[in-house]
Amino acid sequence: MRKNTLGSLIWLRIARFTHQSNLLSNDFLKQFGITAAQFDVLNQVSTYQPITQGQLATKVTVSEGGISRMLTRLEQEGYIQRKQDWKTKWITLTKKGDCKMHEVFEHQLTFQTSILSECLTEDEQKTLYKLMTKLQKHTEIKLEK
Amino acid sequence: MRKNTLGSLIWLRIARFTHQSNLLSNDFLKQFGITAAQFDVLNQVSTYQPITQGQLATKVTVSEGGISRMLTRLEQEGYIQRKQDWKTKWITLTKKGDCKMHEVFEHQLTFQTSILSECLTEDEQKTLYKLMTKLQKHTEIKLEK
DNA sequence: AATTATCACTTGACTAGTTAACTGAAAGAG
DNA sequence: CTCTTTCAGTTAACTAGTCAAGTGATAATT
Repeated sequence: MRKNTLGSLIWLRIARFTHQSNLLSNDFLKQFGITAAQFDVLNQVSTYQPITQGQLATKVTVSEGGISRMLTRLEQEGYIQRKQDWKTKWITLTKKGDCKMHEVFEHQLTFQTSILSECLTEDEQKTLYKLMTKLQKHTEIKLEK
Repeated sequence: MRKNTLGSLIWLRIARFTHQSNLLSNDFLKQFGITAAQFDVLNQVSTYQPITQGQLATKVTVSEGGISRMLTRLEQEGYIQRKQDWKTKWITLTKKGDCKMHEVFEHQLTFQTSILSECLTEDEQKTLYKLMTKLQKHTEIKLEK
């Protein structure tokens, strides 16, 4: 007991960072009236629209049920619309959703970018990106099995 | 629009990894009848007991309200007990909680460790740990303001 | 043509988290 | 010796997610 490995320490650091950076993001995005999770989904829709719910679920690594609920909220807010092609529903941004993304995107990007560059050099960021990509792709594969 | 920075890409990779690794962890821990969040809390309690709810909330970076609910669940399961010292409640593991941690700890450690070492060398892990520590401490400070 | 399978999506019951408003005993002020 | 403040913890209303069972129209089978 009580002898942590390097791996478990990394795991913990990443978990804590994610949680904390999410709080920061939500706090920052509050001025625009959306949450970090909503930004994530709207961003994917804006990039890949028209996209089905299933594809979207894969993109944001959320379950079918999860994306269904999230889209219900976003639809209620008037940011997206579902067009049913009997069997699959195609998701697109509404005018309102598109405006919102234009309003928010740059700010959110700047926000995320500055937190990283405030504490890591360009080289360190490149290294971190490489390592995290390796790690994330690995878990992605493990998850599929 | 549509021009992601290195920082935002790192952000996304980390978010996706955390979400996916949480699914893996929950799946793995299912055999022991606990969740990843519960393991996290029980692990902190086991390390720092006796500990107040407020201190525990800080350790697991969760709000006071969040820890209150979580502890209610863990108390119902009989893993922890709250001893009220009129004003603050001191949390300790019960016999059952202690046994559970002895049963699970090594396995969870091995599980986390192996995922990391399956795709990163020892040196890469050291680098990743250093970078993530820097990053996490930075957001921690930002959050306090 | 009637029946069943398929497949995208929804929904119910749950965990886990947030913020903000609310308790209730202890301590300090008058 | 009351009256108010303080402060840990609880709770209500919410977002966000999970899994598993349910829905309903089209496609495939008999």
